[in-house]
Amino acid sequence: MGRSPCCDEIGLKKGPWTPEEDQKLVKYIQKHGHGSWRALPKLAGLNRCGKSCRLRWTNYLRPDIKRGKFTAEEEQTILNLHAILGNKWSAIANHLPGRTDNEIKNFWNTHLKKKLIQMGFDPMTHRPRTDIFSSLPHLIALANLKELVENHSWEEQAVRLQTEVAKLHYLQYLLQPPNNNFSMPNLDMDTLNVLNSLPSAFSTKDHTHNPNNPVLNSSSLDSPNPFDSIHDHLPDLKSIELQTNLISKVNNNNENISNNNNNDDNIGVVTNIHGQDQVVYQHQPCEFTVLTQGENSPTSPWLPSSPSPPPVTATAATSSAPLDGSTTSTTPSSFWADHLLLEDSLFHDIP
DNA sequence: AACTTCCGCAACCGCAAGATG
DNA sequence: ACATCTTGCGGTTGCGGAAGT
Repeated sequence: MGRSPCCDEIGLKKGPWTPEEDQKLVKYIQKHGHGSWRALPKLAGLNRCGKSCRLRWTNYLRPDIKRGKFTAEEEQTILNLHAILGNKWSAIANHLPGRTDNEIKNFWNTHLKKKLIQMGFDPMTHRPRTDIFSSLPHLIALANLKELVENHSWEEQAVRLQTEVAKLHYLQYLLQPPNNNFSMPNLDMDTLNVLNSLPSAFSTKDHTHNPNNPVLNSSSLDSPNPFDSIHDHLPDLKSIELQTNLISKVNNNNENISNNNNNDDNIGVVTNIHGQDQVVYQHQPCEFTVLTQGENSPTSPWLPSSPSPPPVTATAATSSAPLDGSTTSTTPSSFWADHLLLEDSLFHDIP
């Protein structure tokens, strides 16, 4: 299992190949086959090591190599296979005729990986990223930071960035896998206050027209979403805008909600988690209600989900929190569930 | 137009495992 | 069984062109 000494030889050329060298290599292999790579350079009249010749041939000169941009189908294949195989580039290359492992690896590192990160997915696990800071690129994209930096003071920028962080906390909550026992991330008072007081990406009022309050919608994510087939259990973020429309209708048809929500900033999200529709409302500071439909019928009432999510806990982290370090918690209210009844027509109105 | 920064890609490096004597 | 050679693979580097300032 020793290492090949060929690359250690002194005086052998390195770096980019010239057309003349390529020609020599191709001519030799076409006539004799490559045989022993170690012996090849001398026989072919090349001042290269065998390894360099092998790489040049397998990654570039081989006649069956397909060059040019990756097609959408190839991209999809790479994503699907990578989700299963990981960084097994040669194994992935076996499924893409004419593509080399090196080419696929480069394509992954320069395009697909970044794309996944931008979409808020962990490029290794292909799942939504769970650590808040690793999701910042996505947040920044959402927040249209360029506009923010150009047109707002640093204080405003800080507040808005914090808002997006709060939103992400909330998104994390929605995106949790099934075995996670509905745990809500601990939010400090600042985060909660921001979440409670500022317009949300899911706000029913400003999701369409306010350019300063960007919305997570289908255009935020690249379409088509390549993970639909792999992560069917995740909420369908692509239709979040459509879902927001539904929330808006729910609000309009349930006076209790709008009347009790003075600032019109209640967060309402319809998600489909594990095949079950859920409506999540933030209707009071530090209070969320997760409603699920009692039966699989559009007309059945929406009730607090069972088991209910734990109370949202606010840690005493700022001056607005109790000074004794205690935590405050509230339980999801069933009040809204009692008054929230989705009508069949609501569903039919959705485009 | 000149300079800097960013990005994509070809090529290199080094490890691991199979093949061979 | 062991040492050496060969090949395959994945990670990383650095060059050159494109884009931005």
